[in-house]
Amino acid sequence: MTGRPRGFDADEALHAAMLVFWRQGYEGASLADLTGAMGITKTSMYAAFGNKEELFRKALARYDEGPASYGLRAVEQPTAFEVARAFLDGAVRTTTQPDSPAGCLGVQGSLVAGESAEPAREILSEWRNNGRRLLETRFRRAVDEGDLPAGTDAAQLALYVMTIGFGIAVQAASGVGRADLQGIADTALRTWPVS
Amino acid sequence: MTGRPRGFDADEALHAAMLVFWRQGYEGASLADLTGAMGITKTSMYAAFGNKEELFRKALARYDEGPASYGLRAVEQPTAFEVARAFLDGAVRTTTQPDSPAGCLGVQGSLVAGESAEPAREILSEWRNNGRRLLETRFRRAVDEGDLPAGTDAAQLALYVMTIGFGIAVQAASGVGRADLQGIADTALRTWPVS
DNA sequence: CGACTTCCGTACCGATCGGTACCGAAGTCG
DNA sequence: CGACTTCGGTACCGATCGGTACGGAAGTCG
Repeated sequence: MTGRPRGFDADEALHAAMLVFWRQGYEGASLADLTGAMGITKTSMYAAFGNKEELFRKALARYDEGPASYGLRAVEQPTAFEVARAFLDGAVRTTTQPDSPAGCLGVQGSLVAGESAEPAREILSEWRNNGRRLLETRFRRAVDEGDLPAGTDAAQLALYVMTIGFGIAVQAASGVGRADLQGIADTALRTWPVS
Repeated sequence: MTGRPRGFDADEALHAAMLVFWRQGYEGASLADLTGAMGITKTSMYAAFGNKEELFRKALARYDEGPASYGLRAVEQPTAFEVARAFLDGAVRTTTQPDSPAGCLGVQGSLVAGESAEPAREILSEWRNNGRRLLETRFRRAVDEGDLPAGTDAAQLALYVMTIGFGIAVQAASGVGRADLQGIADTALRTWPVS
C-alpha cells in the first residue's frame, strides 16, 4: 500500500473522458480517443478505472453531478411550473455550453446502436428513468399540495417535460443555437399544459 | 450490357438495409450486419450500391418515401394546427410501428459520433433541415392566409414542432410505448402555442 | 541504502472494421 | 454452340477495435 503514487489526477482524467463520451457517444469514443484526451496510456486507464464500461459509468456519474445537476436543482423549485422552467432552461444551457460538447451525454448514448453498446444503453436507460421518476414524484407532490389541479397525470406530465428536454438536446447536437432553443423552451412554458 | 442479371431484388435488399440502419445507426451497422440482412455478399453490395455511404444515402431516400412520408402528407393539411397534428401523430405512429425498429432513422444517426460517421452526419443534417424548412414554409403560408396570427414566427414554430417530434423519437427508441407517446403529442397539441 | 510496491510505456493479442482482387459459375446474346 | 459479360463467393488487405502481458523506471517505506 506504499508504492509509487499515480502520476496523473484521476479526477481531471475522468473529466476529460466525460467530455469525449459526451461528444462522441459510447461506441464512437475509442480507447485511443479517450486515453489521448485523458493524457494517460491504456494501461493506466485500465488500472485506474477497470475497463471502458466502468469508465463510462464513472463519467456518467460525473456528468450527473456537474453538467446535468440542473435536474436535481429543478425539482427543488417551489412550484411545478418553476420546476419545469428550471428543467428546460437548464437543458438549454447545458446542451449549448460553449466550452462543452453540444447536446446531452445521456441522449447521445441512448441511441447509438452497435451491439457492443448494449451495456451503455442499459446504463443510460436507467439514468433517464431516474430523471423521469424524479420529475414524476415532484409533480405528484405538486398535485397533493394543490399546486397542480387534482387529477393531473403526474407521470404523463413528467414524460412530456422530459420529451421536450430530449428534443432540445437533439437540436443542440444538430447545431441549433442557444437563442433558438431558449425560444423553444419559452414556447413550451408559455403553453404550460396545466395552470 | 447483356450479361448475367443480378440474382437478388435490389429493392428488397435496400429495404432490409434501411431497417438495419434504422435499428443500429450508421456506425453501428457493420457491413456484415447489412449484407447479412440483405441476403447478399459484400461484393454484390459494392457492385450494386457503391459503398456504405452511398447505401446509407439510398436507404435514407427509401426511408423518406416510406416511413417518413408523413411529413409530406402533414403539410398538405388545410390548417396549421392540423399540419402539426398530422406531423406529431405521424411521428408517434412511425417511431412505434411494431414491425419496424423503434425511433427515427434520421435522429438515430444524427447523434452517433465516431469520426467515421461524419458523412452520415452531414447527410442527416441536411435531411432534418429539409424537414424544418418544409414546416416553416407551410407555417409562413398559414400566416399569409390568416390561418395563423400575423406576426407569428413561422421558423420558431417549425423548430418547436420538430423538437417535439425529435423528443418523441428519442423516447420511442428508449422503449416508451405508443400510448404514452400519443399522450405527449396530444398534450403538445392541446397546448398549441397559437390558435 | 535496499526491499518492495506501484506506475506506465511498449509491444502485442485475436477480432472486426470498411473495402478490394481474383476467379469460377452462370446467364444472355450472336 | 460459343463468345461475352456480369454475378457473387473466397480469401485477403491494412487499419483499428477493446484489452492484456511484460518489464524497466520511479517512488515510498523500513
